[in-house]
Amino acid sequence: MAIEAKWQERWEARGTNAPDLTRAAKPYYNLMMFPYPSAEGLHVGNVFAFIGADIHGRFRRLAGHDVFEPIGFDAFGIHSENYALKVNMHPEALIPRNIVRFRDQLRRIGLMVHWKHELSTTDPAYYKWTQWVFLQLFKAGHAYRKAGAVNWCPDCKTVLANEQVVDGFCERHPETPVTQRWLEQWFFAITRYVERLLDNLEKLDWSDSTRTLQANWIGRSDGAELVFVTPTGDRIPVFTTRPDTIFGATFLVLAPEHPLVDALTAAEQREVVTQYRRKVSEMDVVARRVGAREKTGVFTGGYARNPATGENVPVWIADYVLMDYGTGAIMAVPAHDERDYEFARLMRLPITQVVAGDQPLPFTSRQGTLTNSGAFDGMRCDESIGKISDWLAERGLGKRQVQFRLHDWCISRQRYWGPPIPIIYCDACGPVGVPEKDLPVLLPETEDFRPDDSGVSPLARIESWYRVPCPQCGAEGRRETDVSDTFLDSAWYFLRYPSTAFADVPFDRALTRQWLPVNSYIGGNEHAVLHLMYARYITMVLHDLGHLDFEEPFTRFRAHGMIVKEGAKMSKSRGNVVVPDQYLAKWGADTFRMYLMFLGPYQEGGDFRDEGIVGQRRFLDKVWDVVHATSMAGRASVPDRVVRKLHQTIRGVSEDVPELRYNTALAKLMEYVNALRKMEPGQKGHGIPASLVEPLVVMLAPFAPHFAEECWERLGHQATVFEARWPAFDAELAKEDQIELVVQVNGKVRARIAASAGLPEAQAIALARADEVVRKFIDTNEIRKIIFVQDRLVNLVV
RNA sequence: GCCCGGGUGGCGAAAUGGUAGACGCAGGGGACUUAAAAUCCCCUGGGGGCAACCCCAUGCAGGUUCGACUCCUGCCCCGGGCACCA
Repeated sequence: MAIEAKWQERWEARGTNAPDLTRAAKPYYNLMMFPYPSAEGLHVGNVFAFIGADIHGRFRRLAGHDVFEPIGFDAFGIHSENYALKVNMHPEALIPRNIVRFRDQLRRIGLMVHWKHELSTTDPAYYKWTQWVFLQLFKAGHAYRKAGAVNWCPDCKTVLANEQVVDGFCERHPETPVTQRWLEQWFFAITRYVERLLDNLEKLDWSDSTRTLQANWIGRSDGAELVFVTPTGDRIPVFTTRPDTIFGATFLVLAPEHPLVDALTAAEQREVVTQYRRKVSEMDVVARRVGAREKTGVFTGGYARNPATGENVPVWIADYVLMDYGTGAIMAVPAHDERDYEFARLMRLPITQVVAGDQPLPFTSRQGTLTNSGAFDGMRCDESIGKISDWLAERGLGKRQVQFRLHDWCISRQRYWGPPIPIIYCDACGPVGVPEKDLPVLLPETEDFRPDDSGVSPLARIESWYRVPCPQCGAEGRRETDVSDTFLDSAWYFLRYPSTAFADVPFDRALTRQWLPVNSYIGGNEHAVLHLMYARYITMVLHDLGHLDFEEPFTRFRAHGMIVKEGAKMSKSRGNVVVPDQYLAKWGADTFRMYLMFLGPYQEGGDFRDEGIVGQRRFLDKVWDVVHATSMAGRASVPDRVVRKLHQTIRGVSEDVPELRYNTALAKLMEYVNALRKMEPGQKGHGIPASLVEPLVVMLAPFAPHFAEECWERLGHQATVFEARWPAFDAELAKEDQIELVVQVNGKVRARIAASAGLPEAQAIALARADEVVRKFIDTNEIRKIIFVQDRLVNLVV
């Protein structure tokens, strides 16, 4: 479209979309989730996301804000690296090529991007500060090392990311079960912030769906930690949400990796226990967690005392108990827990019912009273929870406890394509942070970036790179050869955008104070739990370390919906992925933008069908005609009806747009245009007054920015339409003078009577009763009740 | 299994507890045209009736209410998230 190219050039030349951040009087930071620059280019889902966010930004601008709308590229990580491996290219060469394409596409769809603030996470000037973030956490004791399980494909002989494991098998070798290997890795202690991450959720202006996902991910459970003691005096704490059922705990189950297993195992069981533990350790992390599998386990030969009954119960180990949740040990109450029941039946272990009820076992209902529970018999379950916990606590065998599902964040990746973790190991000093003056630790250039069977990063093969002196003592040291998780790159990028020009700080104090936290963040719920959680966490830590004034990065977050194609999810395997380019070429950006926004509610997504696009083109054509029928003189008389419609439209659209109800906003604009076109030919013959058309063009501008600019210019304006102000509505002028009074008899509509607005109750009722059809229904019956709703309806109840 | 969404014409959808189907697509009829495209006008949930009108209809079954797509209870189906989490 010639018009679109013209305005994109003008915006560029005039700096229309590039506000001076330091001079902004009313800053509004409008953020969208930066894309991973894949080789395929933007797909329609990205485009949908960006356009919705862009419309929001453009609306805010018309409402008088100085809007900063930056974009960047999340170009490190496994996706890029795997693709590079597949096509046998170096990511270093591949990524810039993809970025060029993305930039073109982003311009093409007419985003209000401030290109001077573009960033890429792979740029050393960016990842220098990603490493800096790591160092801040390291220095403050938030980063630590421990052995963690990684996925290992025996065929690829390499570490796999979780995304590469499909139902326990390697995605490239579907015959090969993935196993686990234990490696020393870096973790961020996000669990220290778990309460704040959870509690703050309530205060955030975020989509409910996103907050719910985060809350579930954090997974708070209230319960108790109870202690079973072995004959030799070892204490085995277990976490349970059902301390009320303690009297029914007929055995214990420990995770196979539990540290007490050795001490507990009886001589005659040592053989089977050792074998079982080896077997489990070979299973991969993912397969271990896939439910519905038959449970396995072995008896240790050891016993521990149930703190409530005083009886010694057998201690088993089984794969259904996980070391990394709770205490890695459970008390099994087979009568009231399905998993324990299944295991007890399988292993022929005793089952004791302790909640009264005649349902078949197991039943887990908390509605009931206790039985077989000593002094607590007859007490309601919910009531007994606290009592039993306290009773055990008095003897030092229990305490109330809260557990969270959230784990610490493993940030080590045994890969090439990421920022090297800025640590140097020294025999004398241990792990030492790279001094900040030495940042960035550049990712060394190498052709040999394939992962291999060593279990460590390809960087571990570059001796000249990793051999460095210890920054503390000068002795021989060795760099950390793992790179960091891509999610660390994206956990702070919004802090960098305003400050991209600053080489000596990650983010400038004054600019950050002026522009952050982010006013509006729009993105997909697929990032609800990882990216959004990590970004909140990093922000909180940097706040606590004194680098930021705020602890929550995104004041408002809205999750957009998903675009499906003719009812089905888009995927490469289905071959139904919509590539935006062809549509942009055929219809232009404005028509395409409006089509996507008209599909359905933005926060719910929509169903993409080619047939619908033409409707938006027709609408723009109609607007075009209206603009060209506009009289600059403004002498024609205007029917009240049209003025009323204008003000109703302004009111409706002004309510819809900030709430992201773009589909209904567009529908209202269409109705208004239809009304303009229905004006008497005589009135149109004198031209439609500009006062009726200009507000329309302004309201359309967020949706169809190029088109609106062209219309605005043709209406005689020199400046960009985005210098205009969003129209205000006059409530008086928007008022209807005629209404349709609905008359119901027993709640069924029997008549619609034209009446003037403000008709008093008595008159409305008289009118209603006089109606012929209504009379037929009230007939001889006595009217028992009359409901009157002003300017709406009369309901006669007989 | 648990936690979120959602279920309305041929299709995408709209409706502060108050006229169900706005807006758009598709379809039908007509105008303009030598013709087609484009454009414009009219019709378009189902059924009955010459008509005025009437009956039915928002996944299913109940309930609350003068009145329910909207609120409540139970169930069915679709989409998403979590998942031996104790």
